Amino acid sequence: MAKKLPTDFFQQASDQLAPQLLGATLVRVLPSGERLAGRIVEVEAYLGVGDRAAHTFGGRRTERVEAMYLAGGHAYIYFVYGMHFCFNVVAGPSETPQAVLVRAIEPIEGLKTMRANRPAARAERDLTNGPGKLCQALQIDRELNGLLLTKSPLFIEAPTAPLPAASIARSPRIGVDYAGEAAAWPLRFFVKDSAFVSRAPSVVSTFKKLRPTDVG
DNA sequence: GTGTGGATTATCT
DNA sequence: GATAATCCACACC
Repeated sequence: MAKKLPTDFFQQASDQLAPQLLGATLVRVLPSGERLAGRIVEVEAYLGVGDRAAHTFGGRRTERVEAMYLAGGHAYIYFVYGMHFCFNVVAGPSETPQAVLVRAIEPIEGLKTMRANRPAARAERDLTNGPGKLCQALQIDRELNGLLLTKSPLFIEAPTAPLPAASIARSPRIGVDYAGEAAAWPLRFFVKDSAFVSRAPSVVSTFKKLRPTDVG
């Protein structure tokens, strides 16, 4: 039986914590007792007050971002684009408002329920290959915001074996073009060969253009 | 496979 | 009134 990551583990900077969450298992226990779970394959670090892409840039402190000021190991869940929820793991000590956004997981348990929750999904990877999609699949919403991940129906289990550094890739974060220099910071971490990440690394599409045209 | 535009509303200015 | 840490359908290659 896998072990929950303890609160202590989350008391480190978000960019340190983020790659260590790859390979771990995100678990959601429904009110019915059913377990929905997936392996974390893509995350992004948001550094806090000095990071223009972060909701807490400049020390901003509003009702919405209050959970980011909690100690590491709490959940920060917010609503965007009038439609979607995104799930973050708060990092570092309290009053240092930084977090790790979980962007994609590989479904492991409860696939049938996930499909019911995500009628638009065609392929299996469409169930959870995006921050809004995985929240829909795992029934993660406002109700879980601010909860401590070690003591709630939402938690993270340690990887059975640590992921080798060579299988981790990084890139700039997605959807933060408005953030000036911070938009280019390589704070997105993902499992290099996973088919379950939200989008393939850009080099892959470059290869396509370089591919020779078919010859008879 | 890629690219574009529309959906839809809590939150903040 | 504008914005947003996104997703989906559709057109086209």
